[in-house]
Amino acid sequence: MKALRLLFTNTKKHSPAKKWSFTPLFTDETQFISLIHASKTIKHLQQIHAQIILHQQFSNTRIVTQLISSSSFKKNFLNYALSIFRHSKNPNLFLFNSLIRALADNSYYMSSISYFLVMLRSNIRPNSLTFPFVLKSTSALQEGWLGMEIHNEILKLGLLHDRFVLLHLVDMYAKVGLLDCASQLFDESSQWGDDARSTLIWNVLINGFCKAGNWGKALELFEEMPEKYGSTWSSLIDGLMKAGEINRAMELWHSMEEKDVVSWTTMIDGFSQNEQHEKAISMFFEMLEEGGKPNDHTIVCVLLACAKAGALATGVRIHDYILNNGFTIKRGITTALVDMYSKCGSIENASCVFDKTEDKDLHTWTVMIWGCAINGYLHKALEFFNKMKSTGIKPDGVVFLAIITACSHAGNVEKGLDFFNKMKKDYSIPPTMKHYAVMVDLYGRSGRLDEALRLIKNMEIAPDFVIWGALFSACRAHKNIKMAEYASEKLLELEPKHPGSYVFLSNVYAGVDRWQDVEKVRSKMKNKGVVKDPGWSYIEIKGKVTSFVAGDCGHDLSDEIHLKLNEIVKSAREHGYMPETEWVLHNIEEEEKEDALGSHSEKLALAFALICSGDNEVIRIVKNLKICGDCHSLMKYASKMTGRGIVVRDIKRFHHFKDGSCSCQDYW
DNA sequence: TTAGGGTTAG
Repeated sequence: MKALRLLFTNTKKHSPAKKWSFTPLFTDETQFISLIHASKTIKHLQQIHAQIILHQQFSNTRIVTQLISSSSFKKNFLNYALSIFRHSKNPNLFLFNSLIRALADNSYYMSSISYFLVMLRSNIRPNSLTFPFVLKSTSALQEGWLGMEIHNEILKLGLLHDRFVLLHLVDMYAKVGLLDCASQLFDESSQWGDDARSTLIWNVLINGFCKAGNWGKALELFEEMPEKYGSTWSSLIDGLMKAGEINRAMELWHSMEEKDVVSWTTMIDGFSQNEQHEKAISMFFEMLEEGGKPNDHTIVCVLLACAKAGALATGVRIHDYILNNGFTIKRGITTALVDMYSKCGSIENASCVFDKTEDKDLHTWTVMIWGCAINGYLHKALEFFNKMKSTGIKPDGVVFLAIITACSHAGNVEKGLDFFNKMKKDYSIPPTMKHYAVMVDLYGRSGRLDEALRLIKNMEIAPDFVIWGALFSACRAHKNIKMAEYASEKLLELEPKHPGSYVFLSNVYAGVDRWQDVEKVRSKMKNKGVVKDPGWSYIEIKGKVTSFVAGDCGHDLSDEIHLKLNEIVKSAREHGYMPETEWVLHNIEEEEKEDALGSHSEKLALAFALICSGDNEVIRIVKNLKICGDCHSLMKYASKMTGRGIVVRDIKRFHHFKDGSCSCQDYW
């Protein structure tokens, strides 16, 4: 550092014209190398580079290798490193190795392979230090054939017995999904003795099997493994969780003697990924009780679980925890906090955290704009979008998706269309399936069905299930049976096993009282063994999250809940509420239809909240499907009758009910 | 001989 400062002060004293004429400061090779290691910016490197040239040390490959290697740590150094490499007359093994590593470490996988090929062509013999990085690039590129070619090279050079090379080769095969090759190599190497085989080789193979979904084989290997690393446990738990094998994951977790942060985080995240958010949250607090120290990642995962479950009080508690426990609030955590607050319907807190964040990046802006979009604040979303642009951050496809969604929720077709076109023309961002889905939704909900269909027919990519589903919902809402039938044909064509396809179709028939057709669809569904996704709702009372499924009778307070619900419905009726039975599928008597509606999970959650929560508390419900028209109507009455704020987040957006009306203005 | 390992993931 001292030397670096000296170099700077020296440079500053000179005018640019004289810059190149100052007297040499360093002549020693080790001095140069330590200078390079201490450099922090590209400017430092350039100045050292100048000194190197000045001292005619440019053919010293020790120095130049260090110069190139230093670019491994910073992306914008890479072009500089490349230019240094290109100017060296006779690059040797070390230069190639350092460049290939720098490229691989910075995700320039293709280039690192290209330079490996240049190396071969220049008759420079790669060594065992070349291959780990070449293999790393190969697996990242997911090119198995290339991996095999490289395997061949390794054999030719007799480098297979190097423990690093072998490890990376097995890792590469596992990562590109060639698990047979990986296993074969692994088995073969067992005869070479412990020196040739790193103990980590078990890990990479187990990870490979986990990722391929073959957790049976992974468990088998794990049993055989002589020395089990904490990380192996975590990888396996993660693999099991991803495969939905929650009980097995739990079993493994309990048999772990020392639970580290990674394994706790894996469990929290695993529960959350399996939609068991309340379990994820309780796992986090269990971790604290047992003296575990969460890291940033743990916090992000548990905040995500809070966001998904709409657990605002718990989210606030975790926010307090990080403020009081010496966490430096970095961008990852801020983004998770903004996301949590906005997904819990508290846009004020979200913008409060957001405003305090100094180093906002594209992600931070995106979650904020999404928050405004789902909460129905188009004006705010537009404001944030413009502010973001003014700070010089270039919007990407995701931000555009958020802003178009905001337009869609506000029913502002023209603005949404304007953003959609701008994205394509001004930013050259090609629309993805999601953009089209929002656009179809935007047109469809405002009743411009023909335009929606035209958009679908002119799409540059083949429309998928979601696109037709969006059109379908619009047709249903606007009672265009003909187009709905057309859309549902497409849906069934695309995913004959998807319950949604059938539900869609029976919905449209139910909407126009064609009960025979409804019955036909339902029996077809039964015959094909298609099971409808149950609707569920989450509610957080006094920091504890409870979930309800439709028709739920399993709760301790079940009787009271149903009584309370009857009471609400009864008095709502007195205020003019009419159950909107067109939302029920079955061809049953009116009274029974009301029963079917009555057991929707969001209604049960509402009744539960009215029994258990404090009189002035806002009731916050999270629902996994779109809220039905009847529940929406009852919520409005309930908010007026009880004087309570009710917030329902459904799969699409927020509904803030107050005094008998909803923030979505009945447009959703 | 200047240099090499797998690992939770928004």
